[in-house]
Amino acid sequence: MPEHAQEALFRPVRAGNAFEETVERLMQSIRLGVVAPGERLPSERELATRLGVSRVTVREAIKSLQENHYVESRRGRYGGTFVNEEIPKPAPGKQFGDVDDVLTLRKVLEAGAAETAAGRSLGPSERRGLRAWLDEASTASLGEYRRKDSRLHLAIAEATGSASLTAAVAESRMRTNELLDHIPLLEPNLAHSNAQHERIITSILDGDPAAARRSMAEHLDGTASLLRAFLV
Amino acid sequence: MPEHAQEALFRPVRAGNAFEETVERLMQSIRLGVVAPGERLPSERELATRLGVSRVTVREAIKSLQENHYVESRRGRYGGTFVNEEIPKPAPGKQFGDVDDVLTLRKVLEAGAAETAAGRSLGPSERRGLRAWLDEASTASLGEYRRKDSRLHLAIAEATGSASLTAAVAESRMRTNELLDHIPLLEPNLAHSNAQHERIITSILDGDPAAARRSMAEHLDGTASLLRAFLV
DNA sequence: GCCCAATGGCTCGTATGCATACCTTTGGAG
DNA sequence: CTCCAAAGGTATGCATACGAGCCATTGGGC
Repeated sequence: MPEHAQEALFRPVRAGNAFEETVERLMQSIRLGVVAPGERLPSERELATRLGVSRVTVREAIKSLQENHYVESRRGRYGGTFVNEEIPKPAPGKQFGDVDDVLTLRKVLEAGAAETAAGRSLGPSERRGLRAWLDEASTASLGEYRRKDSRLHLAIAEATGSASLTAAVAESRMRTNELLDHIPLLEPNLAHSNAQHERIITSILDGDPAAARRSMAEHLDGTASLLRAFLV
Repeated sequence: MPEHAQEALFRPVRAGNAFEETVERLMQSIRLGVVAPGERLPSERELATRLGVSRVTVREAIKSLQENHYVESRRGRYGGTFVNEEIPKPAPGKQFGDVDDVLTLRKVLEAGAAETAAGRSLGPSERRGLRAWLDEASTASLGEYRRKDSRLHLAIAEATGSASLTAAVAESRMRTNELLDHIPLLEPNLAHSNAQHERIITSILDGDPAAARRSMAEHLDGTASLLRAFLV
C-alpha cells in the first residue's frame, strides 16, 4: 500500500513566507468576492491582528496589491484600502498540479456543505443572504461571473455555520478557479449553471439535504467534466 | 447576513511559528499511527526537505519530542529517530473551541471520503491495505485503539487518491481526537465501532458509494452524539 | 580490518518577520 | 474653527528561521 498518508502529513508546513501567504489571502478575499470592487478592506491594524502577522507584513502585501492594480489606499480618517472597480486578470502561469486532487476535494467539500446547510434551520437573514447571492450570480455579466459564482458557493458553505468548512471551501475554490481560468466561459454554460444554482438553493431553503447534495453534485460534475476535457 | 466568509478568509495565516507547526506535524504522524511505535521517522534532512523548514528547526522539534518521551534518536548509519513503544498521553489542556465546527467538518470530509473511495476502482494493494488496517483496529487493545482507529480512517481517505483530502482528514481527525481525549473509551463502544468499521470497509470494497457514505455517516453520528453528551 | 555512506550533533552569518513607537493626513464632531 | 480619532506612512532593534558547512558516530560492505 503506497503511503499516501506520509505524503499528506509530511507535506510542507507552510505554503510560503508570511508575506506571500498574506498576499494570497487578500487576493482570495477579492477574487472570491468577499470584498467587492469599491469596498474597503479592514484597516491595516485590524488585518494584522486577524491574520496574525505584523502590520509591516500586511503593508508589504498591500503594497504588492497596489502595484498590481488590485487596490488603492487613501489616508486620513475614513480612508483605507479600497478594491479597484476593475481588477486585473490573474497571471496565467503555473502548471495545474493534480487536477483530480482538486476536483475530488472540491466535490467532497461542496456537496457535503450543501447537504449540511440544507439540514440546518436557517435564520431569516441567512435565507435572505442566500437568495441575494443567487440573484447576484444569475444577473452577473460574463466579466463578473466567476466572482459572483464563487461568492454564492461560499455563501452556501457559510450557511453550514462551520468556519473551518467555509475556510476549506474558500481554499478549494481558489484552486478550482486557477483551473477554470484556462478554459473559456460561454453563455450557454452560464445559463445552465444558473439553473442548477437555482435548484441547489431551493433545496437548501426547503430543508431537503438529499436533494441539495444531489443537485450540487450534478452542478460540480458538469464543471469537472468540462475541465477534464479542456485540460487533457 | 453575518459575514462568516470574512472570518474564514481573514483567519490567521499561520497556526504558530515554524517550530511549533513542525512539532505538531510530527506529533500527528505518531498519534494518527502513520509512524507506529518502534518505527523510524524519516531522517532529519529528509524531513527538512519535505516539511519545507530548515534542519535546525526539525532538530529543535525532535528535541522537544525527545524531552516529552515520544521518540529517541540514535546516531550512525542505520540510526535515526524512533518512536517509543509507550507514547505519553496528550496533555489535557486547551478548551475545546467550537465542537460543532469540528464535527461538521469531520462528517463532510469523512463521509465524502468513504463515498469517493467506494466509487474508485481500487488496486489489489489498496484493497489489502484497507483490510489490514480494519483487522488492526478490530484486534487493538484499549490502549492502542485510538491510534489504530485513526489509522484506519486515514487509510480510507488515502483510498480516495487525493492527497489534499487525506491531509484534510488527518487535520480534522487530530481535532476530533483532542475532544475524544476528554471522554471515556468503553469496551461496548469499541465493539460497536468495530462492527461499523466492518460495514464501511465492506461497502467500499464492494464499490457501493451510497452504502459507504451511509455507514460512515452512522458511525460518525454515534461518536458525535457521544461527544455532545459528554462535553455539555 | 578498513573504509565509507548515512545518520544525528553543532555553529555561524544572513535574511525574514516582529513589536513598538512615532509621524502624517484627513474629515466629522463640537 | 478647532480638535481629535482613525486611518495610512515610516523607522528601529530584537527574535526567529534559514542555509551551509563541518564534526562525530555507527554498522555493513569490501
